[in-house]
Amino acid sequence: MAPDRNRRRIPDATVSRLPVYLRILGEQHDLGVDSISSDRLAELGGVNAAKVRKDLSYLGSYGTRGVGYEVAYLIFQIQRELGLTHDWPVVIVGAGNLGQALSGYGGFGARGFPVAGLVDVDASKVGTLVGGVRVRSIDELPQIVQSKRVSIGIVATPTASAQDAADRLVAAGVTSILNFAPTVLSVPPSIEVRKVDLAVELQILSYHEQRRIAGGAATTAARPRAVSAS
Amino acid sequence: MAPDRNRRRIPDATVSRLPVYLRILGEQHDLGVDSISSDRLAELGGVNAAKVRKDLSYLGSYGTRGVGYEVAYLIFQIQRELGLTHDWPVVIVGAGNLGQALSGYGGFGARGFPVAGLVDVDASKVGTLVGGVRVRSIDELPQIVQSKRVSIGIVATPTASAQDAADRLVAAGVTSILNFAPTVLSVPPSIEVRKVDLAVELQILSYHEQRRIAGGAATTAARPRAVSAS
DNA sequence: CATTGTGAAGCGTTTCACAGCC
DNA sequence: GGCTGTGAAACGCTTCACAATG
Repeated sequence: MAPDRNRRRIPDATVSRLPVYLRILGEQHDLGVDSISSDRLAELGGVNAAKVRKDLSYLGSYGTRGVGYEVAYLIFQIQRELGLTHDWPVVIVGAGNLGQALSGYGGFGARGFPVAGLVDVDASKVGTLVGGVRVRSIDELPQIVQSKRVSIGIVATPTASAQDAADRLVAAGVTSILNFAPTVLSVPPSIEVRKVDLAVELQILSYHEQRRIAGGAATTAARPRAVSAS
Repeated sequence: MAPDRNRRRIPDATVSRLPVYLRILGEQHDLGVDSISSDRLAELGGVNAAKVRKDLSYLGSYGTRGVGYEVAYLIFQIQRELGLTHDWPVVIVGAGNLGQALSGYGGFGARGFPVAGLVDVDASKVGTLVGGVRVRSIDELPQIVQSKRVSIGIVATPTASAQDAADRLVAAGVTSILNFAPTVLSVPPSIEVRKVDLAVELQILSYHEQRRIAGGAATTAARPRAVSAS
């Protein structure tokens, strides 16, 4: 029944780059630039021009041959494709260091993801103010999700409580989760999960550093210090 | 001159999963499990068994057919491959909210990435104590990197200062950077950069939520609230 | 005989190269 | 002439399917 517009499927790899293009286009827009080539956008985005053109072609043919892309129009089209033409209120589970930092970070709501709620299991935290947001009981999750129409949940709990937090978010009706806990969440397949994992990132860098040393002449680098078994 | 061991090239996709396997193996080890099949590891890691086996095969043939993998031995092999048999001291640039949170987070050093230094451009912050770490001037960067043999730098500055931070890190001798600022860093090709970008993650989730709505019958989800042009 | 290790097929992403168009 | 849009080739990653084997 729905009109058939917007039925293109955009590759995941492209979706993950659109936010980067969008940010760059915003900056260029603020600088007064109103037209940009794939070459320039590629340079600013740290990718190559063919990729930029392919990526943008999935949105439609919004460029002008011989000229480039109109910045403001392209911004609008990317926003539309990413669903950024309206706000997506988020709920944060876990009012520890991270949850507090996230709540306090204003540029969050400003960018279309207002904090609709911050909840915690710990009764002693409930009621306290954190970055202008009052901590509420985790039992209020369903009510917050329903009344504020939240579809994105953020897991900012310790590892041990992360699965429980995810279960509660899903039960409350959330359909996307951003997980900061270093653990694999088990959720129904219809739920979209993304992970931010500091330790994984550092270990990937460690791999490359290690490789650098093993590969050629020694550079200025760390020396063995401790061998831990777990 | 170097012995030719360790010359396999491991696919990036595999490298990014090894830390996940490692964490799971550690947990299983602590639970007293000493042998694990690719099926079980896949289940815990949220991937499929063929992928686990392929991934592990890049390390060598460390499994036993008909049995599985010895947990402790596999832990050791992954650690070795990722370069986690010794510490990698890191230096953090930017003593704002994020830099403070990172410095304070103990599980950081405990996991093989001790904070060798926390620096900031802001003279008024220099000398203050943050999470047990004293903030030092950014001018001391070269000295910290040299004396503590730091090869990994963390950019935790505001967006506007991120490129400068990266330039200083590279000049000081750092060869890997973990960037928390929402901007594309320009660095020499030999430098390994990884990015943690909250806004990008949320926008990817937004895309999927938007798609959910556009694709079928309306579910419980956010309604249009504001259309911003930049 | 359960489970690994791995060629080979399948699939998604990137890059090339150039036709199409302003 | 310059830049976009895009088939087609190249590449890398995932999955299959089964031979190898403790």
